[in-house]
Amino acid sequence: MVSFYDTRLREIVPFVPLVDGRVSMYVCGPTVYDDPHVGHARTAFTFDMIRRYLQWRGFEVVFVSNITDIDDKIIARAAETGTTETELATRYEQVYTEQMDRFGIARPDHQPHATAYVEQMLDFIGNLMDRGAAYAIEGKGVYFSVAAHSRYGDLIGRTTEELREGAGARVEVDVDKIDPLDFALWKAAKPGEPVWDSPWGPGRPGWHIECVAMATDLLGETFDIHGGGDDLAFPHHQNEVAEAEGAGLGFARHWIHGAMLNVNGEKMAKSLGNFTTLSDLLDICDPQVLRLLMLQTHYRTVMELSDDALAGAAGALDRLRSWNRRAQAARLNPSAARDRDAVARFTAAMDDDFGTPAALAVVFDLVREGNAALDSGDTTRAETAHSTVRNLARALGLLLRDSAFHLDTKVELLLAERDEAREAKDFAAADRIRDELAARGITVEDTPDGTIWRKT
RNA sequence: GCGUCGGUGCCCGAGUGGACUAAGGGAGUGGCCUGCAAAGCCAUGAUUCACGGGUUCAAAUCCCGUCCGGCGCUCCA
Repeated sequence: MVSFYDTRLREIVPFVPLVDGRVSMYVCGPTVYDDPHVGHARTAFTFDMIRRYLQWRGFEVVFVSNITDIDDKIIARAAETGTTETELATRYEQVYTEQMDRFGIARPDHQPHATAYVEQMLDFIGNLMDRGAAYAIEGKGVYFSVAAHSRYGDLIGRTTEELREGAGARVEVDVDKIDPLDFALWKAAKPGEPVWDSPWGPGRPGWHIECVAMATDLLGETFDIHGGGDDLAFPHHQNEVAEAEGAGLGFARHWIHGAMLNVNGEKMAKSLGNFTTLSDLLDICDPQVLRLLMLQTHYRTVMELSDDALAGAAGALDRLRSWNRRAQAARLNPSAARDRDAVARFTAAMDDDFGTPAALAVVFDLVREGNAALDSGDTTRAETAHSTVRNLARALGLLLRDSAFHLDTKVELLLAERDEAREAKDFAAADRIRDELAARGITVEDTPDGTIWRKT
């Protein structure tokens, strides 16, 4: 049975979906005001991995991830760059989609935009007002009253009192609020900002309300999994819970949070100058290398991104691809019966809080077994290993085939000439041609099943 | 400051009371295979899991303390 760590319950729990065989997931998407960086990619990866595994496990998954296209950062950036909020958001949403496609993140089934949900958000706020869970402050907006939510703080394991003590540690508290923990549902308009009409005056939605409106609209009042980056647990997700439950909705049954990403021992941040956009990284690194590196780290562990770590993952990917090339050269049946024991170990690893490092270990064990089987001429065992590796790699979103590459006619000619030279035992000529191929970025491998090549 | 998660070999990184004689990957070294390579296979590496105490028949795994690091501590930023 699939089980995973539920942030709110603070333990690994067995997962039973609300509807048998179906999983509904909502994952907080990007605020589109800048290029996505590798940290964004890690969170996207984490939930892509979970989604793919649940699908491989036989669940039908409905995956919703939003685009926040109105927000303070967007307003500020638009003002800085002399463009409109809409233009800015549209442009960066496109960049986000392009880069996530490039990284191999499957697109969501639904990708709602905050600006398309303002009406639902206003209805929602009205509902909270009616229930006494929200109040308006003239000229400022509408606030959620944390006093209406007794469990406020449970998502991060703190009591409301503890949170009150800590309030203002980093940020000044607005003295007009009834409780320092109260937060904005609707922000009154300021000059020059995008504005929507509301019963409480012109303004724009607060940060958290959009996710509640969109998630419950697309997935129902109660759904299975709500996910996001670790840094969103508080206040964002806590406030979503407060709003949703304040309105009497069941909301998310489970919460999953993915850990952050470090660069050379420090957190990735612009202020530290170690900020890498996903685009820049993928320019110099195969997307599958990055995916493999992320799979080698448990999703709840802070991950190290360094040149050494990337080089290590690149080596590991080469190993998988070499095995695949070899299996293809040997014409192994890719649909042969699978290794049931290995599949069982893989499933056990993944069922235990998505243990991708242990699951990958099963895959690498199979690769070693398959290579050894081919060495000893045991085709049956090699086929079992190959077929199983293919299937498990798919569950993890790993592609085993070499990246697309076209041989030019000159290279094809050289390969043919080298074959002839070797046939004639003219090894001096064969080696000369091999050097020339190497200079052209082609590495040759002579196998019992013929010569295969790869891009260096 | 408060909360929370973590500190494992040269590097990345699993493992959270007994099969750990610490998974897996990368790098290194030796051997086999190969015309030579490449790929592959085999062998090899932490007497030890930040440090100091403690609990236990048994701890990397539990408890206490210290040091170091990540993340969070409303709207704004």
